[in-house]
Amino acid sequence: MESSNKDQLKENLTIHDVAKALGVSASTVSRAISGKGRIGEETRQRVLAYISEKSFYPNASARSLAQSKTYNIAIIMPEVKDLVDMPFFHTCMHGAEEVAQVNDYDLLIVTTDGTNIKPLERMVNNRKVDGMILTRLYKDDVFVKYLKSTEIPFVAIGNSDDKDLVTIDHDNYGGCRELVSLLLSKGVEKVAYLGGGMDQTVNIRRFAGYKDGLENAGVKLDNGIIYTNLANKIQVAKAVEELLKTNTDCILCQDDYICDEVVHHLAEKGISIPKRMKVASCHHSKLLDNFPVTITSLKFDTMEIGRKACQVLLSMIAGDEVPKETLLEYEINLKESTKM
Amino acid sequence: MESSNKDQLKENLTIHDVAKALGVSASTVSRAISGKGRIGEETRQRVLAYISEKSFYPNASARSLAQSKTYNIAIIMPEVKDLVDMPFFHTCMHGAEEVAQVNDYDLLIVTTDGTNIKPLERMVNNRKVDGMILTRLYKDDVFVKYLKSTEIPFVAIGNSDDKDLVTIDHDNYGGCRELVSLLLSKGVEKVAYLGGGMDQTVNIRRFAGYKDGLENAGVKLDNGIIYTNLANKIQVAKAVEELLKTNTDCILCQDDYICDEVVHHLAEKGISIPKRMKVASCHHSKLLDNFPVTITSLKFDTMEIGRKACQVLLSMIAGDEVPKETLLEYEINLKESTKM
DNA sequence: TTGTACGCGTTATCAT
DNA sequence: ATGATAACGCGTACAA
Repeated sequence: MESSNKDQLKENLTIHDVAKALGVSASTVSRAISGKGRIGEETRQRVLAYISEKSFYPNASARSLAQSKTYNIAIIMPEVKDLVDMPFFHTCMHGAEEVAQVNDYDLLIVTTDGTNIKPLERMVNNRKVDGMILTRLYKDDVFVKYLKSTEIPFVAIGNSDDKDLVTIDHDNYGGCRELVSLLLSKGVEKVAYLGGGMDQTVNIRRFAGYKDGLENAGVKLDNGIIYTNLANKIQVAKAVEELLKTNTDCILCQDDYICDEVVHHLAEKGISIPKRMKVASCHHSKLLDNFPVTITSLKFDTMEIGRKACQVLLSMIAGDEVPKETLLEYEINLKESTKM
Repeated sequence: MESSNKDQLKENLTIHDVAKALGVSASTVSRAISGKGRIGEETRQRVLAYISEKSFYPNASARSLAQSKTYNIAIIMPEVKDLVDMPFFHTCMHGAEEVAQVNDYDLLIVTTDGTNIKPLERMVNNRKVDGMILTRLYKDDVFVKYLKSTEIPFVAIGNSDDKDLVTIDHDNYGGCRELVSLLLSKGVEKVAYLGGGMDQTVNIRRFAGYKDGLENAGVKLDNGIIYTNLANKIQVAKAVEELLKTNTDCILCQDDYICDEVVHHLAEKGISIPKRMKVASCHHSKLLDNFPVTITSLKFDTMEIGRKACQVLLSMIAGDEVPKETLLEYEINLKESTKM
């Protein structure tokens, strides 16, 4: 009674206000909300009904302080240069967020180039997050190195030789290997490989799949038709040009970006796909949908990788044991571009 | 001395630890860090030196609780369906994050369709953020309606008739108007308009610019060559088909997505750009770079819009007065596709 | 200029 | 099953 007008004026209720109004103690209210500790079913319902009616919501900062838990996770995104990489990272992010939301976690985003760890340090030092997702792995990754020096749980999307890293990835190796095997078994003779920067582990894995796919079929590697570290469209075009002088009858592209250029360049030269040259891509995105000819490719569920990464991270935060490596399914879509 | 080993064991220092080690009080340390309140320059330096050496960082949750401030802002992103919208929102996000980082704020991401306000409610109710950025405005926007009912500061990217909304936008209206004027002054006769959903204010503004651009030049509106609410590629193709039967000599596309389809369709039909038909787009992204013919378009600095949105929001959070409407510059790029 | 003491809103420990 | 009470770590009036 004596404090009723005070309660009216406050715009944000606290558990103490709730407790007073209900004639119980603050701890009882806390227990009713959290579900932890013993509490009578009747009082529990009474509290729940009241806070629902009055729209009471616990203050996240206070909870955070008391529990040493932020209910935030960070996702580290690369600075995306080209249109082709963007969908992957953005969709990953979306998937991670979906899982975070369901678990009452929020997703905090950090964009950095591959070298600057300052933003991470700030987050860790200030304890703004409970864990982190790395969306890209680099060789001698400075983020990994830093995060390992801290106690904070983290997962990385991608593949690594470092066996005590928790990673989530599509099975790029297995996918590429099976794709190459399939192409060869269908009668393709010479499969060339066009790839970008070998500083990214995903590219290393794809190339390894290509190599072992050939090997499995008893085909010898021909370094003359293998191009890696292609950095731009001009280099890709030049590589295609050179391949056309060989007996190559199929080009395996490391990703959509390269595939895009290959298809455009062949079209410009009036070279028929698949008659004169077959084309396949190790990654499928909507980019490939715009071509006159449908492209054989590996298809991965990008959103799923984000979801999985978040799930695994939340398990780690909860203190559960998690597998070091999670490999997600791939799908091989055989299309016109490799028709024999 | 008596507490030295306790200090060693703790992995996270507090201002009390720092205070004790330096023989000062906790409030002095607090003042040294925040810069608020009077403090001797010498002690200030002594504290700063110590915390730098010992790598002390204030606990964000505790600070948040004490100040009723989270140092977080949220950015509300739409569920992006197609490749064409993604760069805009992603780049906006990146711009916002850049400014946030510099101001020691973190960016929290929320993806929703245009209807579900649950994720926003949770954030606001739990006081996890100090403000919000809406990246898209809808007609009868439920987010706007909800946020207005709260006390939380927010800005919206886009344009609205609601004059007490704080908005940031490119000058879509002015840009389109000038583009149309320019085309007409160059000798184009009939400018058709191909647009998508008129439930988005950006589309409404662009169309208004088109209309007034014609009007300014004394050209009468011809509803027969205006298509809005085109929902997919098939509808765009059909519209182009119909336009080819009229005396239209220029197609103004509301965005890249539509422009993409228009260019492809004209190419398929073997119709020359710009000889038989000129084409321009109200928005430029890298998508347009892939065409054999360069496209006349409006160019906006997308990252800048994200930056600006964040700047304005931070000003609001700081309690400063901000302009209700911020319009960002556009650039008209005249290219081959409209050459006379 | 500096220190004291209390508040921020919750959770957790220990009684009862 | 429930209630006091003490943390959690920082900011800040107020006092000195």
